[in-house]
Amino acid sequence: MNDKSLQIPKRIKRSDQIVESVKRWVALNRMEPGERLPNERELMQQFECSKGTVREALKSLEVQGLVTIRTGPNGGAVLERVPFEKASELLRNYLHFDQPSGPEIYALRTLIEPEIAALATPRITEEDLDSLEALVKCCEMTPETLEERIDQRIAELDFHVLLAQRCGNAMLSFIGRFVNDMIRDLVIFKKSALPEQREFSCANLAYHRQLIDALRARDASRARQLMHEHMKSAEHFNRELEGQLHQHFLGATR
Amino acid sequence: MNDKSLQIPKRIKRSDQIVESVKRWVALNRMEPGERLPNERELMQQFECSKGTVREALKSLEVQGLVTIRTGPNGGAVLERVPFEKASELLRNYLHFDQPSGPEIYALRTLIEPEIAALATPRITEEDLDSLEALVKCCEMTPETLEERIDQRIAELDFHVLLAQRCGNAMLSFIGRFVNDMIRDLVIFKKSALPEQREFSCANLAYHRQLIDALRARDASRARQLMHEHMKSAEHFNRELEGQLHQHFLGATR
DNA sequence: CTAGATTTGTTCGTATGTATC
DNA sequence: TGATACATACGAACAAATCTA
Repeated sequence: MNDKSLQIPKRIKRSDQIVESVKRWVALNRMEPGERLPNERELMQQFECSKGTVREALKSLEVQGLVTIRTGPNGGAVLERVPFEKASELLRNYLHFDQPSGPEIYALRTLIEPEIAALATPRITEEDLDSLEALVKCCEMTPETLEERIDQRIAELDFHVLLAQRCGNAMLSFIGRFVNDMIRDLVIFKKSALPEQREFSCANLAYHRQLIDALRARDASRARQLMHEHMKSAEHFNRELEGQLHQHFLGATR
Repeated sequence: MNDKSLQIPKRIKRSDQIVESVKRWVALNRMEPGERLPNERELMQQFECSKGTVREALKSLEVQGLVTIRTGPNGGAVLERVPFEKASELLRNYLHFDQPSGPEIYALRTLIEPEIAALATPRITEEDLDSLEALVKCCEMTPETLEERIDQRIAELDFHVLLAQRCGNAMLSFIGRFVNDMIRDLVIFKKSALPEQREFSCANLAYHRQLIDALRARDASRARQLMHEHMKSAEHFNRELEGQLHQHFLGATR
């Protein structure tokens, strides 16, 4: 009962009321993804408002990623799981004026990746192990071009994303994927002219191979320990890299 | 005159294009919170579209928490930092069909709270310490009513929220606040008829007092260690509590 | 305190494109 | 192929909020 309505003496927008009503209705009826919301006409009658207002409310739900709106017969708003990409984008907006630095990202990563590895150990399937080995294979050859180097870094990150998706803890999984996304952006945008860091790649490759062994042996505590060392190593190399970049772009920081 | 070569394969909605354009424009111009976006009329001219379409785009930005829209002279859309509550709400939507369990929440909390405490140690101010002590004071008296008991649990959580706000790592801070919000909901909704757990409250009180001492002494590693023990203790009591509740509601789970 | 100016907010009517049957 | 149902988009008119003189 303790709603925002207590805080807002001012007029609450009609469409926002509808959004809240629909959300409550979905939660109360335990609606599942794929079920359809009433169409525009029914909603207009239900809430005694115009087409445009209903449309604005549906638009709001769509922006939040809660529904997708299909056109055509039997179209309309259908309930959806919020896709990761949408949630990720919205959290990025939150961080827009407070961009996390490289070291901050790596600090968080060092905290959570070991736990993700441990939780994923009993849940990983044979197919997952095959996928992980395929990703490792991508990183075996020595990269010729800058693009190949970036592709390898992304394959390394995908290794961690797959583990995050399998860890079984929705929040931990989200954070893991989000953090790896942030690092991917660092790799792609900020450091497209990044030095080779051959040592770094080799260390990662070795850790990933050992991690696969630990996963296959279902040895969670070894996976945790390996991942922790891996992250400490990555943190170290990143610090080194940022130091080098700082040398190059003295005064051009932002 | 239906020339297919003129048809653009994109089915991206006009308003979404406008949203993306505005976002790019904001990022490129390094716009700060408080600055105003062009008003509806100018945007209509800029993007050669109708008022309704512009409004839909602005609404989208508002739902994402990126702008607030005021009416009247000098009104319009002004750039905002996304408030925590908005980002939190959107992440909750993401988790709606994958509700984290109590143990999952506490597992994440155990990972991050010690680091938050350590990072906050050098950054906490005298005023913050006063606030923390005030929160501890709330938990000293023995609660008479259920409501008092809940208020004390919330004061305990606010202790952690304040630390999270001061830890200086935006992502860690967000996760800390989010996790404590989730626990607050557990306290308020699921366990309003929760048993007294006197031992739990006393343990928390003791830990919080010791934490304040460590913070005052600027002893980050002790703060980290204390918080870790605190979280392990809380995790244990929560497991005990969930066991009790499970006894009561056998078969009534969902 | 009132009146007017400015800007957003809401609604109606209409037209068009598109997906499904 | 055509009919239908729905979203998308436009424009005009009016309502409401808010600032300023």
